[in-house]
Amino acid sequence: MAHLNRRFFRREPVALAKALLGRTLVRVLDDGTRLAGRIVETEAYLGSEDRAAHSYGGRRTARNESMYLDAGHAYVYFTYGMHWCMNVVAERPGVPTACLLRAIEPLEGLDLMRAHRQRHAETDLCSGPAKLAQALRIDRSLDGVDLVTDSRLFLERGRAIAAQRIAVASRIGVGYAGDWALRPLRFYIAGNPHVSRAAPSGGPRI
DNA sequence: CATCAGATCTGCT
DNA sequence: GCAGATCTGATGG
Repeated sequence: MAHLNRRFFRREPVALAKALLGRTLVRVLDDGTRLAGRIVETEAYLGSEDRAAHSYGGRRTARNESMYLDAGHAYVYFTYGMHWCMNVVAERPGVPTACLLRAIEPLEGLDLMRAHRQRHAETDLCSGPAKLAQALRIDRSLDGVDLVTDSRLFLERGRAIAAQRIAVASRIGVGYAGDWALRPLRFYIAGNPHVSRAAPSGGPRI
């Protein structure tokens, strides 16, 4: 199966966040082992104006440098002193917008994911941004890689999710961002058991 | 089920 | 110093 190409990634972050759902995230380890999962949850980060984004106000630091790369590059950052999280850069060079991959549904290499995570339940392997990074062994060594051409980390076509099956909610863990915390910028496949968190309590249950 | 402390790196004050 | 795009195990109802 071929890598998704540059054209796929080169769109504004909300469109990309939705387009990423249903696609296959692939991680190939040094020994050739292939780990893969279907993207089921994403968040869009809108760049300089987005108070929740690492690039808010045009900030450019050693950590977020990858956000300024061309669409289709990986922005992998370290947070809370423990965890790695992976984003897919959107739009074009110099425009620091990206989509956080929040959850995937494990497809290939589950036993190794279980070993990496020290967890057994399938729904606890990749149901969170730091969980999926740990399961797929994604860390600083993959920050800034080009997902269009890299052989260790890339995306495959999978199958797009129809608009009516995409649930929309506010982003997780950005309460500090004022009005931006309430914006509908989290997207997930409705009813999917591998999503990191269900819809806000009171929401419809599938 | 809800809340909470602790793990302890990065960037800003 | 402190808060953060998180997760885990412990504690209480």
